Amino acid sequence: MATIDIFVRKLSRHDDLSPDEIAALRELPGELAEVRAGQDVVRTGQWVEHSSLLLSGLCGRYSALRDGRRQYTEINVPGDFVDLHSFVIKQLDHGIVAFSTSRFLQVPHAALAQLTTAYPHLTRLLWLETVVDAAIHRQWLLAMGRQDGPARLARLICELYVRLEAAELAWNLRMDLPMTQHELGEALGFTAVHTNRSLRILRERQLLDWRDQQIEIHDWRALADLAEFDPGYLRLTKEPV
Amino acid sequence: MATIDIFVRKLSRHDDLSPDEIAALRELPGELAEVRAGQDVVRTGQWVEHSSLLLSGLCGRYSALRDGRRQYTEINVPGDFVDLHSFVIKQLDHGIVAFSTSRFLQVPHAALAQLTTAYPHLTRLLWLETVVDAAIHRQWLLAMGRQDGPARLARLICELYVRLEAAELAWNLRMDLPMTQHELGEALGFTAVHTNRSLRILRERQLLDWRDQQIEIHDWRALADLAEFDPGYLRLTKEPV
DNA sequence: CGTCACGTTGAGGAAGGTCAAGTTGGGTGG
DNA sequence: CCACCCAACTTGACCTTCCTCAACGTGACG
Repeated sequence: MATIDIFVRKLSRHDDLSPDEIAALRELPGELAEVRAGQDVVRTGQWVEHSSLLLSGLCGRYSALRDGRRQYTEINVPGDFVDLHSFVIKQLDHGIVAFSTSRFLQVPHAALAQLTTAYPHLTRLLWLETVVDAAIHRQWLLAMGRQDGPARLARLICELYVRLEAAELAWNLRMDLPMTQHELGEALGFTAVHTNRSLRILRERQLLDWRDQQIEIHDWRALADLAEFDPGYLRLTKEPV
Repeated sequence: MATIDIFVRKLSRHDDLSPDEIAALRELPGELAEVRAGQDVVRTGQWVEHSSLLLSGLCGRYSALRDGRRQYTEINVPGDFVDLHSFVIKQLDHGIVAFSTSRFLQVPHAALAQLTTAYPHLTRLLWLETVVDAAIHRQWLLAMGRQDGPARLARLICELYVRLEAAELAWNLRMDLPMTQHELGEALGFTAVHTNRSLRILRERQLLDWRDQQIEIHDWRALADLAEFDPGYLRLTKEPV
C-alpha cells in the first residue's frame, strides 16, 4: 500500500532500510480512515486492535480531569503513528482528537506482530518512534515545570515547525497550525486568555506572526534562544539502530 | 545472574514468561555498579553502551535549563530499567541521578540486541516498559498543567506508593522516600518553599504524615481522590502482549 | 560547640487564572 | 445582498497561586 511510504521515508531518516524491510512495510495491510476536525480518533480507555498512521491533518493526545479540564500531551503531525504504543498497551490511557480533518492508515496489531517477529531491526525502529514520543513528553515537562508563558509557547512552536519541516509540510519559517488559542492553551497548561497574552508578547518582540491559523516565524534564532530549544531529542538525524 | 530476577518478576506481572525466556534473561551478561547518593548515574548527552537495571535505591531522570533549574521527569524504583530507552536512542537526552545510594546491573546493548532478535515476545515486554515510562510522563503532564500544589503532590505520592508496593518495598501505607523537599519540588515544578506548603496542607487535612523521609499515608481514599489518581496507566495487572 | 544542610514560616511581588465586555470575520438564512 | 449569529480573538480589572527573599529552627556531624 503506497500510503505507507510516508512512514518508510520517516524511518529512512533514522537508519537505512533494506529492500526486504521496505517491501515488508509496503505489504502491511491497513484500512484508510478519515476523522473530521474536532472528532475523536480514539477515546480514552478504548481497546484498540490496530495502530493509526497519520497521513494528513493534525491531531493531539490528551488526558483530562473529572471536571473536563484537558491537557494535551503531544501534537502529532503526518508521518506519526499516533497510537503505535497501543501495540504493546492495548487499552489507551488517553484520547486522541483531530484538530483538522485527518486521514489515517489503520494497521492491525496482528500484522505488526508478524512484522516485528520477522524483522528485529524494523522492530527497533518502531520502538524508537515510541521512545521519541517519550522524549517529547520530557521536553514538555521541562517547559511546563520551569518556563514561563512566552518561552513555553516559543518552545512548542519551535518543536512543531521542526517536525512539520521534516515532514515537508512547512518551509521558509511558515507553517499552518489549525489549532485555536484555546487548544494551544490546553497543550501549554494555560488558559486561552493567557495563551493570547503570551502570543502577543512574542508578536511584540517581532519573533513571529500569527494570522488565520498560519504562523510565520520572523526570527528563528531569537525564538529558539528564548525557548532554549534544541531539536536533538527529536532524533531527526541518521542514527543506526 | 540472579540479580536480574527482580526484573523477571516485574515482567511476569505483565505476562507469563516461558522457561526459555526466563533462561535467556538469566543468561544476560551484566556488570554490577553502585552509585552514591547525589551522584549522576548517566549525564545528559552521554552515549551509553549498556542499559542499567536498578536493583536497589531510588533515582530520578531530569532535564535542566541553561541557568541550572532542574525538572525531574520520572522517579525510578528498584526493578526499573532506568535507561532502557537508550537501547534504541544511544545518546541520552537527559540525566539520571541517584537520590539514595543505588545498585545497578548494567546490561550491554549488544546482549539486548541478541535477546530481542531471538525472542519477539520478550521484546514486546521490554518495549512495554518504555511505553509505561511515556504513560507516566503523560500523567505528570496532566498534573503539571492542570492540578494545583496539594493535588499534584498527592498524585506523585500515590504513584510512588503504588510502584513501591508493587516492587514489595512498601506496605501498610508507609514508604521511605529518600528525597529532600527541594528535590520533590524539582519533580513537581515547584520551589522547595511551595513544596513545603503543599505538604503542610496534606498534613493538616490528615491525609498523610512525612517525617525523616518516611511517608505514612493516613487516608488513601481521600488522597487518591484529591489527586484524581487511577493506577491503570502503570499497567501493574496481567495483560498478555 | 560550631557548621551546615534541611525544614519551616512570614511578607511582599510576579505570573497566571477568572470574569466580563467588546471586536472580528466567516457562515447562514431571509 | 444583507442581517444576523456564533466561534474565536482581544483586552481590561481583579483575584489566586506560586515565587522570591529572608529569617529562624533543628538535628547530624566533625
